[in-house]
Amino acid sequence: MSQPADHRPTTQDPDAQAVETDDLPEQIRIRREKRERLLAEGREAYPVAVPVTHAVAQVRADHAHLEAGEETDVVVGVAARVVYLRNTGKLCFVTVQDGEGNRLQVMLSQAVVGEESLDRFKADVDLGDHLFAHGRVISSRRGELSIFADDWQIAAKALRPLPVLHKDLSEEARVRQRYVDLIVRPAARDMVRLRAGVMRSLRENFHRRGYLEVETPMLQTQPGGAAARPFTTHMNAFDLELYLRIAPELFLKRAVVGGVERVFEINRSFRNEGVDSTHSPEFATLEAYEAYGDYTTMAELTRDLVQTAAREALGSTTVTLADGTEYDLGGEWTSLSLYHSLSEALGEEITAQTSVPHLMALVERFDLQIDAARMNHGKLVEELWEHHVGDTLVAPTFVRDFPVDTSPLTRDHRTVPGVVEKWDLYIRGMEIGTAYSELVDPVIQRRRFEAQAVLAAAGDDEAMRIDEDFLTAMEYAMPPAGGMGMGIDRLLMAMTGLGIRETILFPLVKPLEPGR
RNA sequence: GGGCCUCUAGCUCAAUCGGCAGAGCAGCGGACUUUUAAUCCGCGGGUUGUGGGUUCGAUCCCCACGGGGCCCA
Repeated sequence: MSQPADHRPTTQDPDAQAVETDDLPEQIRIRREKRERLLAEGREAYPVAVPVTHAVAQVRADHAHLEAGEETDVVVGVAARVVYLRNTGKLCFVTVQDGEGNRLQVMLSQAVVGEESLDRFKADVDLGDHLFAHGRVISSRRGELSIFADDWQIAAKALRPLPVLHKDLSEEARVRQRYVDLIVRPAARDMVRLRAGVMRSLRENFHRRGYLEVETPMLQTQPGGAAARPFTTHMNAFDLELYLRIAPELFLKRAVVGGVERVFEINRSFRNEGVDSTHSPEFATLEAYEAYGDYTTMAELTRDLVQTAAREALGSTTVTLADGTEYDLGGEWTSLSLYHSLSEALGEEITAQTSVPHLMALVERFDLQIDAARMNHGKLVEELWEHHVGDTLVAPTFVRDFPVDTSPLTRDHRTVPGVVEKWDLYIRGMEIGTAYSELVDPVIQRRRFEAQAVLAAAGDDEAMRIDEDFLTAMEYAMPPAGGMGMGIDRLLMAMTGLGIRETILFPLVKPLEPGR
């Protein structure tokens, strides 16, 4: 890939000899030769501009009423990608498609463009090329809306053949070559637009509520705000080890301390952990903090954000999955207590006071595994809960009131001892989001961090670390606040039933070894 | 981390018991002025993921490695 920029529109392409053609597949070799021929004949394979007058969708919208065989005197210039070619001799039919998947037919008749032009068309234009066509808008005898071309030009020559349009790409090819996936698979195009629609809806909703959007550091000297393993990197200028953030929480709270009382951020975080159909190493999250709110305030906010996004981006709060199953994101959402629902599922009372040995026995009875370094009351309870209750929650459900020792940034429950004011939102058995009545007492916060440090010393590599600057900020007094975090990719999964890699335009994929 | 499945032409997939590696679309050449994945005739296109092993002979059996998927924890 070392060809210099090509700005020689005529005669021989001097790079022609430099291009290695021996090992190339036949179809790529032939297309490269077509490009060379175009240039040699004084035409352009990649013109800087073509005189487009109308979008495909606009032509369709303006002429939806045409009857079969009806012709107009409306002359348009349109450019789009060739997806089908049909050649009946002295008349060619071309189906072109724009980026949204809108299609339009172009007809090229020898009687109009002449024999030489039509021969050139047949020789030069391939599936996948971008084609510019100029001519009148008509309807074919079979009623297909068409441009009856009086002139045409290649707008960009494709050097690689398009995959078959009637079969989906393999799952691997989809993520490795999303650009191709987007050309051939409507569901891939839909996801890009759905994701953009959800992002826009969320931002507009926050703006209506008087929230400010901020961007907090992704490169951090100390990762915090979640229990997760970070990516590490190195900064040359300061010769400093840095971490990619695992959550924006501790910086957003600093912003609240400084008076940004309604604040949100939608951006990426990174976790150096396993990859599967619900976990990606980089993922988009939404976090929001509201001074003088609490976890109930955030529940109302979250429900409205999700339901409004579904209405605006999906068109409905009812989700229909590929297998036909349906569920509703609309209406009120159920709410249940973590300890009560676990007690019900196990048939015995579990509370924040249930002993670790007793919980251990239960975990072992159900053959669940927990790292020895991470065994405490909260982790055992959460493990049991996820196994017995979490997987079963299809409709949106707030799971309230978590153990204190797994929630070091959350305020104690105002009435229940040993429990904090935190909920997790579950949809389709998957954790979508979480919210707290935020812990704002800097003295308690320091003790919580110190308890985490003990876990870290015992080998828990997900334990939080003491963040002195954050504690200093808290000592200037953070107002009581509700805070919420939501996984955007997870939300899209819940809205479509697809895996996380389908919701991310360009998910990380392992590189292929050379030779494949 | 463990188990199972998978990798074959540009794309999507076949190949019986270990015996000359095929199809559709795409490509190339030809015919055709209303097609809709056009049709018809003809022709090319492969280091079967990589590296070993067994065998007279390996897409097929065995081992290792790599990519992808599913399940379990």
